Amino acid sequence: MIKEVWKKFDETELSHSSVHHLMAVHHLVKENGYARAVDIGRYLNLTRGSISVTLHKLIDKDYLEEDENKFYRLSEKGKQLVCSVLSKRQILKQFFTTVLRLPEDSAEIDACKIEHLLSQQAGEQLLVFMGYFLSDNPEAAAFREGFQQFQYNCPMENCLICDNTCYFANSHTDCE
Amino acid sequence: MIKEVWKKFDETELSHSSVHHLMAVHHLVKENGYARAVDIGRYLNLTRGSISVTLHKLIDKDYLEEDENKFYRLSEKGKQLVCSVLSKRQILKQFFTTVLRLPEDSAEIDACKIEHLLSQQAGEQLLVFMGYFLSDNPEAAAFREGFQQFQYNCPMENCLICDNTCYFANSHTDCE
DNA sequence: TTCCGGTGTTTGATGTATCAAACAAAAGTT
DNA sequence: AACTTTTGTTTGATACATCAAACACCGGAA
Repeated sequence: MIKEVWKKFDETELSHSSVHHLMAVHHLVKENGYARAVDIGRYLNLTRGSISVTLHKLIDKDYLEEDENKFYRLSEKGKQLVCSVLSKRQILKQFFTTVLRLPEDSAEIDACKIEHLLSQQAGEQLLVFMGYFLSDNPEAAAFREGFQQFQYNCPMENCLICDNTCYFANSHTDCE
Repeated sequence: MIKEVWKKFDETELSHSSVHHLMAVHHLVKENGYARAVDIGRYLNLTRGSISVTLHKLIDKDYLEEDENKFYRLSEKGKQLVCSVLSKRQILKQFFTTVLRLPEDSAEIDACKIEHLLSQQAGEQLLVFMGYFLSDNPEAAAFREGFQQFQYNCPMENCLICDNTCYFANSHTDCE
Protein backbone atom coordinates (compact mmCIF):
# COMPACT_ATOMS: atom_id res chain seq x y z
CA MET A 1 0.00 0.00 0.00
CA ILE A 2 1.19 3.45 -0.88
CA LYS A 3 -0.33 4.51 2.40
CA GLU A 4 2.55 2.97 4.25
CA VAL A 5 5.43 4.38 2.22
CA TRP A 6 5.37 7.67 4.05
CA LYS A 7 6.30 6.11 7.37
CA LYS A 8 9.59 4.83 6.03
CA PHE A 9 10.93 8.31 6.57
CA ASP A 10 11.15 7.71 10.31
CA GLU A 11 12.38 4.19 10.00
CA THR A 12 15.86 5.25 9.06
CA GLU A 13 18.47 3.71 11.29
CA LEU A 14 19.92 7.09 12.27
CA SER A 15 18.48 10.59 12.30
CA HIS A 16 19.89 13.44 10.29
CA SER A 17 21.31 14.80 13.50
CA SER A 18 23.04 11.57 14.51
CA VAL A 19 24.56 11.19 11.09
CA HIS A 20 26.03 14.65 11.43
CA HIS A 21 27.48 13.79 14.80
CA LEU A 22 29.30 10.92 13.14
CA MET A 23 30.42 13.07 10.27
CA ALA A 24 31.74 15.61 12.74
CA VAL A 25 33.85 12.92 14.37
CA HIS A 26 35.12 11.88 10.97
CA HIS A 27 35.96 15.44 10.02
CA LEU A 28 37.65 16.35 13.28
CA VAL A 29 39.72 13.20 13.45
CA LYS A 30 40.84 13.83 9.91
CA GLU A 31 41.61 17.50 10.56
CA ASN A 32 42.99 17.45 14.06
CA GLY A 33 43.72 13.84 14.79
CA TYR A 34 41.16 13.65 17.59
CA ALA A 35 37.57 14.46 18.48
CA ARG A 36 36.35 15.19 21.97
CA ALA A 37 32.77 16.02 22.90
CA VAL A 38 33.58 19.70 23.19
CA ASP A 39 35.15 19.77 19.72
CA ILE A 40 32.13 18.12 18.21
CA GLY A 41 29.89 20.53 20.08
CA ARG A 42 31.75 23.52 18.73
CA TYR A 43 31.74 22.07 15.25
CA LEU A 44 28.02 21.39 15.21
CA ASN A 45 27.06 24.34 17.36
CA LEU A 46 25.46 22.24 20.04
CA THR A 47 26.00 22.21 23.79
CA ARG A 48 28.31 19.76 25.50
CA GLY A 49 25.37 18.25 27.31
CA SER A 50 23.50 17.50 24.16
CA ILE A 51 26.58 16.08 22.48
CA SER A 52 27.35 13.89 25.46
CA VAL A 53 23.92 12.30 25.36
CA THR A 54 23.87 11.70 21.63
CA LEU A 55 27.39 10.28 21.49
CA HIS A 56 26.64 7.74 24.17
CA LYS A 57 23.63 6.60 22.21
CA LEU A 58 25.82 6.23 19.16
CA ILE A 59 28.29 4.20 21.19
CA ASP A 60 25.47 1.94 22.31
CA LYS A 61 24.45 1.51 18.71
CA ASP A 62 28.02 0.63 17.86
CA TYR A 63 28.77 3.48 15.49
CA LEU A 64 31.33 5.07 17.75
CA GLU A 65 34.08 4.18 20.19
CA GLU A 66 35.55 6.09 23.12
CA ASP A 67 39.04 5.69 24.53
CA GLU A 68 40.19 6.15 28.15
CA ASN A 69 40.58 9.88 27.62
CA LYS A 70 37.13 10.25 26.10
CA PHE A 71 38.44 10.78 22.66
CA TYR A 72 36.05 9.44 20.08
CA ARG A 73 36.58 7.58 16.88
CA LEU A 74 34.29 5.87 14.42
CA SER A 75 33.77 2.16 14.61
CA GLU A 76 33.91 0.13 11.40
CA LYS A 77 30.15 0.46 11.12
CA GLY A 78 30.41 4.19 11.71
CA LYS A 79 33.12 4.59 9.12
CA GLN A 80 31.06 2.78 6.55
CA LEU A 81 28.06 4.91 7.20
CA VAL A 82 30.01 8.16 7.02
CA CYS A 83 31.69 7.03 3.82
CA SER A 84 28.44 6.18 2.15
CA VAL A 85 26.85 9.47 3.19
CA LEU A 86 29.85 11.53 2.11
CA SER A 87 29.87 9.85 -1.24
CA LYS A 88 26.21 10.55 -1.75
CA ARG A 89 26.76 14.15 -0.78
CA GLN A 90 29.60 14.47 -3.26
CA ILE A 91 27.65 12.98 -6.11
CA LEU A 92 24.48 14.88 -5.31
CA LYS A 93 26.36 18.14 -5.15
CA GLN A 94 27.97 17.44 -8.45
CA PHE A 95 24.64 16.52 -9.98
CA PHE A 96 22.99 19.67 -8.67
CA THR A 97 25.72 22.02 -9.82
CA THR A 98 26.80 20.35 -13.05
CA VAL A 99 23.59 18.93 -14.42
CA LEU A 100 20.90 21.06 -12.80
CA ARG A 101 23.13 24.14 -12.70
CA LEU A 102 22.09 25.17 -9.23
CA PRO A 103 24.26 27.70 -7.45
CA GLU A 104 26.93 26.17 -5.24
CA ASP A 105 25.25 27.07 -1.97
CA SER A 106 21.77 25.77 -2.84
CA ALA A 107 23.38 22.62 -4.12
CA GLU A 108 25.18 22.28 -0.82
CA ILE A 109 21.99 22.67 1.18
CA ASP A 110 19.88 20.36 -0.96
CA ALA A 111 22.58 17.72 -0.92
CA CYS A 112 22.93 17.94 2.84
CA LYS A 113 19.22 17.49 3.39
CA ILE A 114 19.03 14.48 1.15
CA GLU A 115 22.35 12.67 1.42
CA HIS A 116 21.42 10.45 4.35
CA LEU A 117 18.00 9.57 2.94
CA LEU A 118 18.99 8.50 -0.53
CA SER A 119 19.22 4.73 -0.94
CA GLN A 120 22.56 3.17 -1.66
CA GLN A 121 21.17 1.96 -4.93
CA ALA A 122 20.12 5.41 -6.04
CA GLY A 123 23.51 6.79 -5.05
CA GLU A 124 25.34 4.22 -7.06
CA GLN A 125 23.16 4.70 -10.09
CA LEU A 126 23.56 8.44 -9.86
CA LEU A 127 27.30 7.91 -9.87
CA VAL A 128 27.04 5.84 -13.02
CA PHE A 129 24.89 8.47 -14.60
CA MET A 130 27.37 11.21 -13.76
CA GLY A 131 30.13 9.06 -15.14
CA TYR A 132 28.40 8.95 -18.47
CA PHE A 133 27.14 12.50 -18.45
CA LEU A 134 30.61 13.91 -17.82
CA SER A 135 32.45 11.46 -20.07
CA ASP A 136 33.99 12.53 -23.35
CA ASN A 137 31.83 10.13 -25.31
CA PRO A 138 30.57 12.11 -28.29
CA GLU A 139 26.91 11.43 -27.39
CA ALA A 140 27.49 12.75 -23.91
CA ALA A 141 29.20 15.85 -25.24
CA ALA A 142 26.39 16.45 -27.73
CA PHE A 143 23.83 15.94 -25.01
CA ARG A 144 25.50 18.46 -22.72
CA GLU A 145 25.71 20.90 -25.58
CA GLY A 146 22.08 20.44 -26.54
CA PHE A 147 20.88 20.61 -22.96
CA GLN A 148 22.65 23.91 -22.48
CA GLN A 149 20.50 25.37 -25.24
CA PHE A 150 17.32 23.63 -24.25
CA GLN A 151 14.26 25.41 -22.93
CA TYR A 152 11.46 23.28 -21.66
CA ASN A 153 7.99 24.35 -22.59
CA CYS A 154 5.30 22.29 -21.07
CA PRO A 155 2.95 21.29 -23.89
CA MET A 156 -0.12 21.58 -21.68
CA GLU A 157 -1.53 18.35 -23.05
CA ASN A 158 0.44 15.14 -23.29
CA CYS A 159 3.22 16.41 -21.17
CA LEU A 160 5.56 13.47 -21.18
CA ILE A 161 6.92 14.30 -17.80
CA CYS A 162 4.13 15.28 -15.61
CA ASP A 163 1.14 13.21 -16.41
CA ASN A 164 -0.87 16.25 -17.41
CA THR A 165 -0.47 17.74 -14.01
CA CYS A 166 2.41 20.08 -14.35
CA TYR A 167 2.85 21.97 -11.12
CA PHE A 168 5.94 24.00 -11.84
CA ALA A 169 6.72 27.45 -13.11
CA ASN A 170 4.28 27.42 -15.97
CA SER A 171 1.77 25.22 -14.26
CA HIS A 172 -1.43 24.77 -16.16
CA THR A 173 -3.68 22.62 -14.04
CA ASP A 174 -4.59 22.39 -10.43
CA CYS A 175 -3.39 19.29 -8.71
CA GLU A 176 -6.12 16.87 -9.33
CA MET B 1 30.16 28.36 7.23
CA ILE B 2 29.56 24.83 6.11
CA LYS B 3 29.14 24.03 9.79
CA GLU B 4 25.73 25.61 9.72
CA VAL B 5 24.33 23.96 6.63
CA TRP B 6 23.34 20.82 8.48
CA LYS B 7 20.86 22.61 10.71
CA LYS B 8 18.77 23.70 7.74
CA PHE B 9 17.27 20.24 7.81
CA ASP B 10 15.18 21.12 10.85
CA GLU B 11 14.39 24.60 9.68
CA THR B 12 11.89 23.38 7.15
CA GLU B 13 8.53 25.04 7.61
CA LEU B 14 6.70 21.72 7.97
CA SER B 15 7.84 18.27 9.00
CA HIS B 16 7.58 15.23 6.79
CA SER B 17 4.66 14.12 8.91
CA SER B 18 2.77 17.38 8.62
CA VAL B 19 3.23 17.46 4.88
CA HIS B 20 1.71 14.01 4.68
CA HIS B 21 -1.25 15.12 6.75
CA LEU B 22 -1.87 17.81 4.17
CA MET B 23 -1.42 15.42 1.30
CA ALA B 24 -3.89 13.06 2.92
CA VAL B 25 -6.47 15.85 3.02
CA HIS B 26 -5.78 16.59 -0.61
CA HIS B 27 -6.12 12.95 -1.58
CA LEU B 28 -9.26 12.29 0.41
CA VAL B 29 -11.03 15.40 -0.77
CA LYS B 30 -10.17 14.46 -4.30
CA GLU B 31 -11.30 10.86 -3.87
CA ASN B 32 -14.29 11.17 -1.58
CA GLY B 33 -15.18 14.82 -1.61
CA TYR B 34 -14.42 15.29 2.07
CA ALA B 35 -11.83 14.59 4.73
CA ARG B 36 -12.62 14.17 8.41
CA ALA B 37 -10.04 13.49 11.11
CA VAL B 38 -11.01 9.85 11.24
CA ASP B 39 -10.57 9.45 7.48
CA ILE B 40 -7.15 11.01 7.61
CA GLY B 41 -6.27 8.80 10.53
CA ARG B 42 -7.26 5.69 8.67
CA TYR B 43 -5.41 6.82 5.57
CA LEU B 44 -2.18 7.56 7.41
CA ASN B 45 -2.55 4.81 9.97
CA LEU B 46 -2.53 7.15 12.92
CA THR B 47 -4.91 7.47 15.83
CA ARG B 48 -7.68 10.04 15.89
CA GLY B 49 -6.04 11.74 18.85
CA SER B 50 -2.80 12.26 17.07
CA ILE B 51 -4.52 13.48 13.93
CA SER B 52 -6.64 15.93 15.89
CA VAL B 53 -3.60 17.54 17.47
CA THR B 54 -1.62 17.82 14.26
CA LEU B 55 -4.51 19.16 12.22
CA HIS B 56 -5.16 21.94 14.70
CA LYS B 57 -1.54 22.98 14.48
CA LEU B 58 -1.85 23.04 10.72
CA ILE B 59 -4.95 25.18 11.02
CA ASP B 60 -3.04 27.58 13.26
CA LYS B 61 -0.30 27.74 10.68
CA ASP B 62 -2.89 28.46 8.05
CA TYR B 63 -2.40 25.43 5.86
CA LEU B 64 -5.81 23.99 6.60
CA GLU B 65 -9.40 25.04 7.19
CA GLU B 66 -12.22 23.36 9.07
CA ASP B 67 -15.92 23.81 8.43
CA GLU B 68 -18.82 23.66 10.94
CA ASN B 69 -18.97 19.89 10.61
CA LYS B 70 -15.23 19.46 11.14
CA PHE B 71 -14.60 18.60 7.56
CA TYR B 72 -11.19 19.74 6.48
CA ARG B 73 -9.93 21.33 3.32
CA LEU B 74 -6.66 22.86 2.29
CA SER B 75 -6.20 26.60 2.43
CA GLU B 76 -4.61 28.35 -0.52
CA LYS B 77 -1.25 28.05 1.19
CA GLY B 78 -1.88 24.38 1.85
CA LYS B 79 -2.88 23.75 -1.72
CA GLN B 80 0.25 25.37 -3.01
CA LEU B 81 2.43 23.33 -0.72
CA VAL B 82 0.76 20.06 -1.64
CA CYS B 83 1.02 20.89 -5.33
CA SER B 84 4.68 21.65 -5.14
CA VAL B 85 5.41 18.50 -3.17
CA LEU B 86 3.35 16.30 -5.48
CA SER B 87 5.12 17.70 -8.49
CA LYS B 88 8.50 17.04 -6.97
CA ARG B 89 7.44 13.52 -6.14
CA GLN B 90 6.29 12.94 -9.68
CA ILE B 91 9.47 14.24 -11.23
CA LEU B 92 11.72 12.48 -8.77
CA LYS B 93 9.95 9.21 -9.34
CA GLN B 94 10.31 9.58 -13.04
CA PHE B 95 13.97 10.46 -12.69
CA PHE B 96 14.63 7.47 -10.48
CA THR B 97 12.85 4.98 -12.68
CA THR B 98 13.63 6.35 -16.12
CA VAL B 99 17.12 7.73 -15.73
CA LEU B 100 18.53 5.79 -12.80
CA ARG B 101 16.51 2.68 -13.62
CA LEU B 102 15.56 1.94 -10.04
CA PRO B 103 12.71 -0.47 -9.44
CA GLU B 104 9.32 1.17 -9.06
CA ASP B 105 9.05 0.59 -5.34
CA SER B 106 12.49 1.88 -4.37
CA ALA B 107 11.86 4.89 -6.56
CA GLU B 108 8.62 5.44 -4.70
CA ILE B 109 10.29 5.28 -1.32
CA ASP B 110 13.26 7.45 -2.23
CA ALA B 111 10.99 10.03 -3.81
CA CYS B 112 8.74 10.08 -0.78
CA LYS B 113 11.63 10.67 1.58
CA ILE B 114 13.03 13.50 -0.47
CA GLU B 115 10.09 15.25 -2.09
CA HIS B 116 9.43 17.72 0.70
CA LEU B 117 13.10 18.56 1.19
CA LEU B 118 14.08 19.34 -2.37
CA SER B 119 14.19 23.04 -3.13
CA GLN B 120 11.73 24.47 -5.61
CA GLN B 121 14.65 25.44 -7.78
CA ALA B 122 16.05 21.94 -7.90
CA GLY B 123 12.61 20.57 -8.68
CA GLU B 124 12.14 22.94 -11.56
CA GLN B 125 15.57 22.26 -12.99
CA LEU B 126 15.01 18.55 -12.69
CA LEU B 127 11.84 18.98 -14.68
CA VAL B 128 13.74 20.81 -17.39
CA PHE B 129 16.35 18.10 -17.41
CA MET B 130 13.73 15.40 -17.77
CA GLY B 131 12.15 17.37 -20.54
CA TYR B 132 15.35 17.25 -22.49
CA PHE B 133 16.34 13.73 -21.54
CA LEU B 134 13.01 12.30 -22.69
CA SER B 135 12.67 14.51 -25.75
CA ASP B 136 13.03 13.15 -29.24
CA ASN B 137 15.94 15.43 -30.01
CA PRO B 138 18.53 13.24 -31.72
CA GLU B 139 21.20 14.08 -29.11
CA ALA B 140 18.87 13.03 -26.35
CA ALA B 141 18.03 9.79 -28.10
CA ALA B 142 21.71 9.07 -28.73
CA PHE B 143 22.50 9.85 -25.12
CA ARG B 144 19.82 7.50 -23.84
CA GLU B 145 21.08 4.82 -26.17
CA GLY B 146 24.71 5.29 -25.15
CA PHE B 147 23.85 5.43 -21.47
CA GLN B 148 22.02 2.12 -21.71
CA GLN B 149 25.26 0.49 -22.83
CA PHE B 150 27.49 2.39 -20.46
CA GLN B 151 29.39 0.79 -17.61
CA TYR B 152 31.17 3.09 -15.26
CA ASN B 153 34.59 2.02 -14.14
CA CYS B 154 36.15 4.24 -11.62
CA PRO B 155 39.65 5.04 -12.89
CA MET B 156 41.09 5.00 -9.38
CA GLU B 157 43.10 8.13 -10.08
CA ASN B 158 41.64 11.27 -11.55
CA CYS B 159 38.11 10.13 -11.09
CA LEU B 160 36.17 13.00 -12.55
CA ILE B 161 33.25 12.41 -10.30
CA CYS B 162 34.48 11.68 -6.90
CA ASP B 163 37.51 13.73 -6.23
CA ASN B 164 39.67 10.66 -5.81
CA THR B 165 37.55 9.45 -2.99
CA CYS B 166 35.21 7.05 -4.59
CA TYR B 167 33.08 5.42 -1.94
CA PHE B 168 30.78 3.27 -3.97
CA ALA B 169 30.70 -0.29 -5.15
CA ASN B 170 34.29 -0.49 -6.29
CA SER B 171 35.61 1.90 -3.71
CA HIS B 172 39.34 2.24 -3.70
CA THR B 173 40.22 4.61 -0.93
CA ASP B 174 39.09 5.17 2.58
CA CYS B 175 37.29 8.40 3.13
CA GLU B 176 40.10 10.72 3.90
C1' DT C 1 -36.57 8.87 25.07
C1' DT C 2 -33.07 6.23 26.09
C1' DC C 3 -29.04 4.03 24.59
C1' DC C 4 -25.16 2.80 21.53
C1' DG C 5 -21.73 3.63 18.07
C1' DG C 6 -18.95 6.63 15.68
C1' DT C 7 -16.29 10.76 16.03
C1' DG C 8 -13.47 14.45 18.05
C1' DT C 9 -10.76 16.08 22.13
C1' DT C 10 -8.01 15.83 26.12
C1' DT C 11 -4.72 13.76 29.10
C1' DG C 12 -0.78 11.19 30.59
C1' DA C 13 2.81 8.43 28.71
C1' DT C 14 7.02 7.36 25.60
C1' DG C 15 10.90 8.55 22.74
C1' DT C 16 13.78 11.95 20.36
C1' DA C 17 16.54 16.25 20.15
C1' DT C 18 17.67 20.07 22.15
C1' DC C 19 18.85 23.73 25.93
C1' DA C 20 20.52 25.85 30.36
C1' DA C 21 22.15 25.20 34.68
C1' DA C 22 24.18 22.65 38.31
C1' DC C 23 27.62 19.56 39.36
C1' DA C 24 32.00 16.81 39.16
C1' DA C 25 36.37 15.71 37.62
C1' DA C 26 40.54 16.61 35.23
C1' DA C 27 44.01 19.75 33.57
C1' DG C 28 46.54 23.92 33.62
C1' DT C 29 48.39 28.06 36.23
C1' DT C 30 50.46 30.43 39.81
C1' DA D 1 49.41 23.01 46.90
C1' DA D 2 45.71 26.04 45.88
C1' DC D 3 43.06 28.17 42.54
C1' DT D 4 40.95 28.57 37.92
C1' DT D 5 39.46 26.87 33.64
C1' DT D 6 38.07 23.35 30.71
C1' DT D 7 35.58 19.44 29.94
C1' DG D 8 32.11 15.85 30.63
C1' DT D 9 27.69 14.38 32.92
C1' DT D 10 23.31 14.86 34.88
C1' DT D 11 18.98 17.04 35.55
C1' DG D 12 14.81 19.61 34.61
C1' DA D 13 12.65 22.02 30.86
C1' DT D 14 10.65 22.65 26.06
C1' DA D 15 8.98 21.03 21.71
C1' DC D 16 7.53 17.51 18.60
C1' DA D 17 5.11 13.18 17.10
C1' DT D 18 3.00 9.57 18.57
C1' DC D 19 -0.04 6.22 21.48
C1' DA D 20 -3.77 4.49 24.57
C1' DA D 21 -7.33 5.54 27.38
C1' DA D 22 -10.78 8.41 29.22
C1' DC D 23 -14.19 11.64 28.18
C1' DA D 24 -17.72 14.27 25.55
C1' DC D 25 -20.90 14.85 21.94
C1' DC D 26 -24.07 13.83 18.34
C1' DG D 27 -27.12 11.26 15.70
C1' DG D 28 -29.64 7.19 14.57
C1' DA D 29 -32.15 2.80 16.34
C1' DA D 30 -35.06 0.64 19.52
